[in-house]
Amino acid sequence: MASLMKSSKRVSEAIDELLSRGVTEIIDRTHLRKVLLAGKPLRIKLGIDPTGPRIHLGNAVIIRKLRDFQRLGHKAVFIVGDFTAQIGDPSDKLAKRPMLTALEVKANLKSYRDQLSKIIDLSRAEFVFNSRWLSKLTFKEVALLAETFTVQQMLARRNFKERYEKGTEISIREFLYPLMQGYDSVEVKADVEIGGFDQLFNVMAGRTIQQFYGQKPQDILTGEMLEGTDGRKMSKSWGNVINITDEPNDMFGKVMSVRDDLIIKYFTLTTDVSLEEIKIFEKDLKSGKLNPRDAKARLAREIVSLYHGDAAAKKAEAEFDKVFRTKGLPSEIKTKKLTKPVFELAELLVATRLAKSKSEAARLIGQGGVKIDGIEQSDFREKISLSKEGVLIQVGKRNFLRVSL
RNA sequence: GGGCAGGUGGCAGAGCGGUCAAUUGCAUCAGACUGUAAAUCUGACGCCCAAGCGGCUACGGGGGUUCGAAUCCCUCCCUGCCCA
Repeated sequence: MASLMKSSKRVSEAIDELLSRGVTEIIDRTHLRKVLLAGKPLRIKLGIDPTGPRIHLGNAVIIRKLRDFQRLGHKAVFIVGDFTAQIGDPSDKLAKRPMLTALEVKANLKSYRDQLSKIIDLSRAEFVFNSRWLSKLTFKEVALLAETFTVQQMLARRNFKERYEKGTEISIREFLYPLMQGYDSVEVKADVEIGGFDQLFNVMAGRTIQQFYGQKPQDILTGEMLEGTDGRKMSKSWGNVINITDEPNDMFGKVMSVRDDLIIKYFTLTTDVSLEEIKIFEKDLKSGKLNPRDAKARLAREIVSLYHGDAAAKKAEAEFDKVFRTKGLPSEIKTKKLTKPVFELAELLVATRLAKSKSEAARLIGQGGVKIDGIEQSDFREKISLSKEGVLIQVGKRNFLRVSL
């Protein structure tokens, strides 16, 4: 009896954390809380638009939420938006999205399941492709569906509004996206839909459309958006993304390059470190008791071990310290074989793709960024002779390459 | 269909006949510093070479005017706004 009390208390705490940690919006909060506490398994929908093949830490935030629901005994219903991806989600872009071909979607999808399985238990999840039903809708049904929203309502959506006011184009096609996503909720009979905060409009549309089809509206939960390493929106085109498939060393380094003021947010959204401990970090960072560098090293360890295991995380940290703290050589250096025995330095950098052009190579050398066997080079016309043992080229702080014959 | 405003380097955005390979900001890269691939500061940031007050290619495409065009003209394509 006592243990039952204790475990139900744990469940209630877990629910509290589920509904608060990294959460921006819950509708309908009281309802969702009630049904969660009741414990009846719910169908939790998460739509993923497979426009890109890699899952990054920002995407992972909400996938981890799905995992939390799953741990409480609810059904994860994964919607792969193979159909919607062909239309393009307007949520996160201020520009028109290109239409993806079916072929591209298929290619993007290939590694998706593997990546997801790093976070959630796919054997207990439903995994459905929305082309199954969306491709069958008739024009008439689409027209009826379109009746559930007015142009004004669509334009109320922030990124449409911005574009509208700015005078950049908005395609009618983009208005269709929330309708389709909402229709997905009808098809899978979602009790809850979760998504990033940028999905608020889309998941809300699910409520409207479910009611249109006589279903109870799903509850919705949106998660905080995670900024990229430089503090801007995490985006592939910004190059500030940490992918969950990144190699341990790379992942560790990228986390170390996260801006200091994002440390706490990263702990909260991307790790399983307890909220109590995070609170202590926050306090100690503020008071100066905890060095941000050390906090970040811990953060990096947590994240790397989440996706690659503890051993890899420890190794990555040791490697990072070796290369960047003590300015040593990395333990693994890529090697490349060339056939020509003598190169001008600039040519060598181009041949090894350490520089894009000879002009760039000359610049790098002029700025003191190139070392051969540890010795800084100053003349880009210096003749470099290759041998079987090879020479070690270093460009900048973190590009190492051994070149031999 | 008509009128108007635009299309410039990865992006934003100046320039509006020569001194423009093109101001500036962001991004990027290198260096210094450090607490790290953080922050800050400094510098670089089309390509080629025999490296120079050097050559070549670039300001939506094509054609023209001019000694000379990102800048003027014609034409085509594209985008936005307004009117129908």
